[in-house]
Amino acid sequence: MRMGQGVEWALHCCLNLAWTGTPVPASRLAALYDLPPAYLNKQLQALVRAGLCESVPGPRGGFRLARPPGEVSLLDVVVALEGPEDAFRCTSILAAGPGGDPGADYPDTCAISLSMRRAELAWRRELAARSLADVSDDVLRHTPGAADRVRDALTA
Amino acid sequence: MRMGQGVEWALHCCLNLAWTGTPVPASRLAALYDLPPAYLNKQLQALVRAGLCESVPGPRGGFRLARPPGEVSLLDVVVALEGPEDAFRCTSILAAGPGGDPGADYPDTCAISLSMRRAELAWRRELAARSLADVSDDVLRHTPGAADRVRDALTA
DNA sequence: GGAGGCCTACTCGGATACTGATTGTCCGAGTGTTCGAGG
DNA sequence: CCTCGAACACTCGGACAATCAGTATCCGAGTAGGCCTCC
Repeated sequence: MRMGQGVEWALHCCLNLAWTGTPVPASRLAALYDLPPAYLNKQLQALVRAGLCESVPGPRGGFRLARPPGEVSLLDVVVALEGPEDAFRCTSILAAGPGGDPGADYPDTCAISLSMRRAELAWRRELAARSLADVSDDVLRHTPGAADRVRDALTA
Repeated sequence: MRMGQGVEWALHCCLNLAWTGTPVPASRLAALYDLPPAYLNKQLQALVRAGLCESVPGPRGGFRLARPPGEVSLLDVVVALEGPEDAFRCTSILAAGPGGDPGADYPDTCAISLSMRRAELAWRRELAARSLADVSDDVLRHTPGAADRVRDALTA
């Protein structure tokens, strides 16, 4: 069960965009961390499709946050890149077993499926409760100059 | 972020093994749900390597639970098949950024990594708190005859 | 000197290859059972 | 009738393909800014 690499990139990029405010091209964000520019661009496109970012074409263009950092949760970013479906997939194999009912809604009744979903719900709840602003606060408490350094590097 | 199909199979099989007690060959478990026998066998081998199941070769052989159902958590099964590492992988991309320290332990200090790990911890906690015996109780409360039906189908 | 238009450079966006993990299959090693022969 | 032994059938176990999601790259569409020309 591996999460895509793009999630890490997108989270850092979103935090940086929250610090700059102005549009930043994907190529510049990629240069910050030595990432493949075109592939990072692809990930950011997913954020645009999810409504988290806005893209500006042409010179002086790039990506910027579509909402205030306090209104963007970590879950929003994860869902934008990994999709809304659960990691655990109930394929209703019980339907083929003894006493199985082909018409039953096993994802919503099977005890195993419900237990797995409850666990994922706890995971989602934690991610939804943490916004970019919260993370920014944590970072700046530990490294006050981080935002300025990133702003300088991205807007130079 | 997809979890392997084998997790669902293994969870159902473990529950069934808890109900039978005696060794059951993989081919018979596979026949219950119309699963590919050899592939299911492969998944069960992982459970053996993790110490959750014991395998008995030869006729009358098969797999059986190595511990009482109350001592096997859903997390044990998931970890046995998906591995112990987190879904979110911190690759320390901050080390290449402005003010980055190549010697720093970013997985343990980066605010983003910590937030993601906290969420996964909540997920693990839920899974660890739920044993096969708990799930069995839920199933039998809803469908009292399930264990008997499975026992009959597997030991026939 | 100012205004208008063209040209360039830069951006995103989607279509297109490549890689590794997941899924699926096969055959060999080992073991308990069973059947038969011999005492 | 009991004991011993060999052949057999059945099991797991790991080695070997196929398929698919994730990874990475490239080129085209569109736009803002800059520059040159003309008035």
